[in-house]
Amino acid sequence: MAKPQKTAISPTRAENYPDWYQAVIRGADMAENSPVRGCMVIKPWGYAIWERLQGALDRRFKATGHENAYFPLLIPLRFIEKEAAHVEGFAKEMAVVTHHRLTAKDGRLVPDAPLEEPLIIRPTSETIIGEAFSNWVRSYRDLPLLVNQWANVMRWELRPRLFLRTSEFLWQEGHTAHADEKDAREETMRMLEVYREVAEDELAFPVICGEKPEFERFPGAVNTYCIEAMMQDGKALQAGTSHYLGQNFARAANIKYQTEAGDWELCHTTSWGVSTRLIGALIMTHADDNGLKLPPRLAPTQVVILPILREAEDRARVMPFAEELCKAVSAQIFSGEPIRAKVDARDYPAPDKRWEWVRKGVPVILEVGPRDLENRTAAFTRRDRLEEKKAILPDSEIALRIGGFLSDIQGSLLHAARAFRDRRLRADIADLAAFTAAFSGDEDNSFASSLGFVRAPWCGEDATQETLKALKVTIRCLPFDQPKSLGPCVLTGKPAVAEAIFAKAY
RNA sequence: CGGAGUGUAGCUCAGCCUGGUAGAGCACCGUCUUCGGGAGGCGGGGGCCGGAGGUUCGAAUCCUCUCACUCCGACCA
Repeated sequence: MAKPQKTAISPTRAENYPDWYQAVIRGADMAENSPVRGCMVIKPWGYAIWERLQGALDRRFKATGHENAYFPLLIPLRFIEKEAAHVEGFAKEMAVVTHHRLTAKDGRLVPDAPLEEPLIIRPTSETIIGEAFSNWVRSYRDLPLLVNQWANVMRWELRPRLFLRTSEFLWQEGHTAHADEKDAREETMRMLEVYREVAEDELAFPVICGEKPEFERFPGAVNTYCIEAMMQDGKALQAGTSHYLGQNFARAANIKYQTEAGDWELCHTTSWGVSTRLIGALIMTHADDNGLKLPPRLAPTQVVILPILREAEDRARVMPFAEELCKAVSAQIFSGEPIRAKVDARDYPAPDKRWEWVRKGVPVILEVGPRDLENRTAAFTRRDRLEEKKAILPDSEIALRIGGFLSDIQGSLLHAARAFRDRRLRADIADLAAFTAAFSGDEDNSFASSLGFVRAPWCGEDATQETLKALKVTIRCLPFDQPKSLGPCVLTGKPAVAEAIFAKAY
């Protein structure tokens, strides 16, 4: 006889955080590993979440004047060679296509017909989009050029983890060209703000906006800005980046425009992206020992109605009521859209189905059984308050209040994530000894520790990288909101140039 | 590419030391009792024991080679 588990996910976060993360993905049926190492199969539930995220982002891209386009997966090798820093940054993780035919040899298929010039599978598309832009831009009247693409990219990762770091991943990459620096810089910040908004309003987790120090920049960028989130084990996760590329890529790809005066000028370009990694962030922010917890705005299904069928004849009586309740809930509006509700009529035991939806993170579960028919009631459960006793509510009240409940869950998740982040953000570390102590906790079990972000002044010197490396700590960003006066550098005691967010990171 | 380890049922693994012809739990299928906090009984299907070679009357087990994967390190959305 199987012992009933206390939690739906095993191991728990406290027992083994990395294994817990994998178990949540398996338990929610979101994704699995593929035969190709580093690549993942995104299953319908995981992909539905990605589609919701895509929608939230795409709406905002369109609202800020961008258009979608699609550029090729394969890029000529020489393109990537054009920008020196870019080459250096990506060369080590490139998938290269060298042949265009297979031929049978000794009973096996072997590559045949080498390409004259090898092709790389895009790790990002700056170079090939730059090439296109150089043809598209002629006059100052063509600018700004605002393009986004939804695509897959490939970076040959040696240590993959589902959603967080896979060799192939899905993302969007925005690419824009502008007449002058000011316009391009405004674009860079505008899109970072879009990311902040999506993180907080849709994904329901707070982020710190700031700039990356020079050695953490995107290869080839003049400035890299980011949103940084804190996971439940106190580690940082870069959730989105926006780059001001200056004229570096314009120079490499020859993106020039003619000014009103008739002179030729190089464009200023930007690029910005977020990926399926956000789903990893979503998991590690909100999920608990019973599985995923979805913010209602992002949930593919917001309300599941579970018929409880004890006797054979219950079906005929309960199902119509369940359908009616579903219809009433679906007629309600939350966040500008009809509420996404469904009846789970599958022929599995109700408790099994209930726990499946718990693991999948559906915000609200309504159970309707024979006992509910007379008074037209349902048992109401909130995923974020699983420990509470189920409330028995009349169907009219559910319809009336369901939007409010979802809104409340959305708010609660953000509030809880913000409270956690703030609790683990230390601003009281003043010297190297305290700094070292703050980051010397148990590496394997940081969920249960107090590991988190340290916010402290930094001198900006390259040499501090060595100190940080030894502690496996990185500078996540220099936050935009800087104090008027700075104390000495927490690492060296020298005069500081800015306050930085220090953290261990994914 | 360094260091460690693992390949046996869909999944997690036992069996290997001390060779004797394949096991458990979960999952799956059938059936009866179940179904509102995650059920139980009975029956059933499923494995060239990663691959090749060797030792042996006999190999999942011992030996050699090989392939693959996992974890840890250097690099990263």
